[in-house]
Amino acid sequence: MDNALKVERPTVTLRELALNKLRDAILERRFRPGERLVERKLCELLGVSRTVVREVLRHLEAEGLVEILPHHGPIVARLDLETVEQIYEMRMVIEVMVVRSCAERIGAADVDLLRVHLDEIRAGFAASDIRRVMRGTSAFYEVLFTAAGKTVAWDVFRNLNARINQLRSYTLWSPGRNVTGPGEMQAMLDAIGAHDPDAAEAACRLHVGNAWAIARQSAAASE
Amino acid sequence: MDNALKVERPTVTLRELALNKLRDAILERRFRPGERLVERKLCELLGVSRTVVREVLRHLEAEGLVEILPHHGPIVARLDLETVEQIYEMRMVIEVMVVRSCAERIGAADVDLLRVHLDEIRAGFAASDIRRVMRGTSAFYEVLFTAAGKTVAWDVFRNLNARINQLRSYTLWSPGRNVTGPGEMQAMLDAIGAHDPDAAEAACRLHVGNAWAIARQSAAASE
DNA sequence: AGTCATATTATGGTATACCATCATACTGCA
DNA sequence: TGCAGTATGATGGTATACCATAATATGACT
Repeated sequence: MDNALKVERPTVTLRELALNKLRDAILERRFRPGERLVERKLCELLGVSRTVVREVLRHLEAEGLVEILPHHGPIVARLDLETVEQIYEMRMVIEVMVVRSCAERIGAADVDLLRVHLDEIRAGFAASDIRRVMRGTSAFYEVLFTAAGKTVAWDVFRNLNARINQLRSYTLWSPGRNVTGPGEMQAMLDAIGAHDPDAAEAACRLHVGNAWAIARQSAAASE
Repeated sequence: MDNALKVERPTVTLRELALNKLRDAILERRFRPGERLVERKLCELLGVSRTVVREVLRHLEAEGLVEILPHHGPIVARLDLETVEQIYEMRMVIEVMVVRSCAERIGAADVDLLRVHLDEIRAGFAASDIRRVMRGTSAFYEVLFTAAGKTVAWDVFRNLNARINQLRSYTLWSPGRNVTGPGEMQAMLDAIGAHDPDAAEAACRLHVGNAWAIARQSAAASE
């Protein structure tokens, strides 16, 4: 018998809700790198017990968004220039692999979906709405990875991106990026839609390289 | 003032000790994929409270070694063929990047260190001591990544490797691998030592490709 | 005003209690 | 003998208590 009759259960625990909330708060820079995450204050903020908070902190620690300093408790993970370089380098090799595979195997429906998300990114820039731009960008990349069949790479990619998220708002708002960013993504999309892995790789290298250069500048400025 | 006079403090918590123990137990296949990890039984096994156990499970969940099934509690993460394929693919692109960089910049001291670890791997094979082989292999790769300056990639690599660890014992003990394995690693080491990135990449592709083929076979056999 | 000793508060580490829900065992009846 | 209802045990989710240690505040003395 198929699943049509199966009773669905709510599965969301307080821990899952709190994890999503705290992760989003970190990614939205409501907590700054190096800032202490005091357990009892997080309990007040999130309205849950210390057990839930501690379990959430363990999860974020394993994700690399939180650092535990012995005898000092947790802090929001910091970024140094060297780590930024390495993360963009990883992003480059992963993203190149994915766009090549995508160009080789993507279906027309996913190409259309990519266009939809790219339009949403442009609309976000037009409205100066950074959250809309970031949501559109995440959705665009999720389609890329899923269409390429690379769910493991997507997990690694998201985790790395979360760690450099605080720089991404700089790369997004640097002068002219509202045009060059979507332009570069359009070039990637066109190459993918044309099933041209070499062109997709070239467009990807340009796009990630430019984002990397901007991030390098802003990381150096804030260190 | 330098750190010479600084008083060092013990920083290991019960949680850290328990995390290492449970992770090792999973990697050593004392718990099989799909096996339930019952909290109260882990308390007895590890000799700690449920708080510690739950925090450790959260960490391993974020690392991908444990899956939480709603209303069923945690189980050791399972592996399917598709995930194995993707992990080896990721390993290929990461390892290629690292050996190239290593060939470009490695110092003589680290080349010597790689030789030491490769000798240890050979000795492990000679003694039919799989743990010695795996410790030697981990040490070899840690030197590779560290010499290349790729600590972020090392974290990602170790995490992915942990997930396919259960297959690695198959790849290590397949017929003839005791000779071909170290032989392929020797070829990588020679190319790195000669500062030849192209040769290092070729040797790396051969090595990872062979390990991948064996893992594919054993994953298929156990599904 | 500065320093030092002491008191107090804040904090992370760890254990345990309680509860709701699910799984399993048992009993009674047809 | 099989099935249904009930009881019991197992389990994960969550809260709170307690403790040791570190950080901060305070007061006394010079």
